[in-house]
Formats: sequence, C-alpha cells, structure tokens
Amino acid sequence: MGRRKIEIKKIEKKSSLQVTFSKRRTGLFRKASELSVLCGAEIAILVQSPANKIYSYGHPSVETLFHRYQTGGGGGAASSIIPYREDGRSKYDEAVKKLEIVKRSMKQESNSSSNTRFWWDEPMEGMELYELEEYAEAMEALKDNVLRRVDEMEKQKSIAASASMWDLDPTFQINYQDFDGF
Amino acid sequence: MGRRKIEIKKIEKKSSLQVTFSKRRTGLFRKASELSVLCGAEIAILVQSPANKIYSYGHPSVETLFHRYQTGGGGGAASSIIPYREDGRSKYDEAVKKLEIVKRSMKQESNSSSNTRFWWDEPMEGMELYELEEYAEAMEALKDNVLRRVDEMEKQKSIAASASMWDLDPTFQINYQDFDGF
DNA sequence: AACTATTTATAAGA
DNA sequence: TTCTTATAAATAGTT
Repeated sequence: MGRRKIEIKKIEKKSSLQVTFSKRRTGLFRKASELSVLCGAEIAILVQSPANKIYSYGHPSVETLFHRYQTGGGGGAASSIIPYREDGRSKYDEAVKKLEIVKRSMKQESNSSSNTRFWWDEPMEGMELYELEEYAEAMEALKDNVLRRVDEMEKQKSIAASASMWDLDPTFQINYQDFDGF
Repeated sequence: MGRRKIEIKKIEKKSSLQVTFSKRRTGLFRKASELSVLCGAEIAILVQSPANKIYSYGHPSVETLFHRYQTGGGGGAASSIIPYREDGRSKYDEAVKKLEIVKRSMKQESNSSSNTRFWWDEPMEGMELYELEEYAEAMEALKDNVLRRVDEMEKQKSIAASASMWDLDPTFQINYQDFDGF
C-alpha cells in the first residue's frame, strides 16, 4: 500500500511496527469518523497498542455504545434479545445521566466521611481471589437483570417516538482520547 | 474516493447511504483486522447502523477490551487509575474465563429449575423505575470495587512476567458478528 | 515528520 | 445486491 505491497502478517522490526501502528491507528479513526458523518452511524473503537496503551474513539461515547451492545445483543438469556428502542436516544441518555448523578453522589458520600461504610463496600475486606471473582460475576448478572428491567420499563413508558435518533442534530463532538497516563 | 471526490457530510439519498454504509463498514473492519495482525494490536469496534443494527468486531472480544478500557482508563475513582498489567494477558484471560464459567453455571442453574430463585433475582419484582436505576448504579459501583480488588490481587500475585502478551501466538480467531436478529 | 511511488479503497455505474 | 472501473485516498519505504 505504498512503495511496496506488504503481506498482512506480524511486523517483526520494532521500529517499523511502531510507525505502522501509529499511521494505521490514525487511519482507522479517520475512517470511523467519515463513516459516522457520512451515514450518521454511531461508532466506538478501542485499540490496545503494542505498548499496552488503550486508544479510544467514540461517538457519542464508548460507554453508550457498549451498553447498547450488551443490552441489545449480548447480555441476558440467549432467547430474550432486546432491541435498542427506535425512539430511545433521548430517554436512554436521560437514564444514563441520572445514573451518573446517583453514582457521583454515592461516591462523594462514601469518600467524605471515612467512618461511614456502605453496604456495597462491606464485602471488600479479606476476600480471596476466587470469592471476589465469583462475586464480581454475581454483580454483573444482577446488574444485567436490573438494566434489562429498566429497559423494559422505559419501553413501556415511551409510547410513540417523538423523533428518530437519526433526525437529531449531529453535533459531532468526536470523543478522541489517548490514555498516556500510565 | 472513486469516480468522484465526495465531501464528508451526511449522505441524504437513502439508497446511496445504505450502499456506502455497507462498503465502508466492511472497509473499517478490514482495516482493523490488518492493524491487529500487523501490529499485534487488540481491537474492538461497535457500529450502530442507520437502521439501528449493531455490528461488532472484536479481537480478542469486545467485552475483554471494554473491561480493560474501564478498569485501565475510565472506571473507578478519578485518582486511582489502574494500569493494565504488562505481563497480564494470560492471567487476565484466565480470570475472564473463570468468570464466564461461573456465569454460565449460574445461568444454567437459575434457568433449569424455575422454582429456584437466587438472591440476585429477588429485587426485580415490583420495583419502580427510580429505585431500579438507583439499584443498577449501586450494582455498578460495587462491581467496580470488586473488579478493582481483583486487579490489585492479580497484580500482587504476578511477580515476574513469564512472557509479554505480545510474544504469545497470535491465534487470530477474529470475532466478527452481526446482530441481524432484530 | 515529510515525501512519493504504489497499492488500496471506494463512488459511480452496470 | 454484487461486479466493474476510474479515480481518490492510504500508506510502505525513503529522506
């Protein structure tokens, strides 16, 4: 794709690998941005570099798309695949914002007074790795259940679509961040 | 980029949009695959189409990368950013596999006998939306805590790196799936 | 970081 | 849709 055709196999020379990674990562994110603008598609990309940095691209955000991916296609029982609500963006975003507000207030409370302990902090002391892993999994299952229930309730509440998410103003605040901090 | 140069702005003609979306999505995933092979990078992509289908590309998996993204760069308290362990892949993957086994067994149990109820299913009945949202958030906070603790324990346990994750055999089982089911 | 010779990607057309 | 093809874009190797 340039001076010579190359085989698609792992580049061994470390310096070339670094250069190619940088060029192609940029190219990939540019392509994503173009697809997003041209077609109104919403896209999230995570790339973990050879140096273990994680680069992300997300419009509207990595989290939003991942949540849709999980609730829409991956999470829950295999039979109950829940479609992403056609009218859902604004309602979804409202819910996400509310969750974030609750989360922040919870964290502030739990940080401010060190003697106050909340029930979700309790099990952290003295657990063995295996227990913790099991626990994390139970949490995830429970959260999936809760989110599914939220989805169902939202769906019932939103009767007619006020506007398709694709008619909204595409304010392309491209969320383009590197994690260089470690 | 072909017969004519085009501006990067939303395509209005619906048929062209559909064709362009399909071609460029394919192109994007191909580029991701090439970057992955050439540089040993690990990549996840989610694309939500104009028709609200979610297309995903992930190597090793969307979930794995998203988890790293959250624990490594986004999740948890703002100050305690946990780096992805340099030696971590095999340990990390082991943990993920274990979690998945636990999850599957939990799901199987809870599905097989309909009269058996687990504690994490209990709170689902009769909760109002606001309660559910609060609950979901508590779950997420707890899961974050648990995962952070797991990370810390893993880090302590893995002393010297046996092999860099980038030296491992790149068995490129590209996980390339469409959700056409809705 | 820039530069180009080439290879790829793709817009339009069939 | 899928294929063809003229042209734009991406990029490998070089400076």
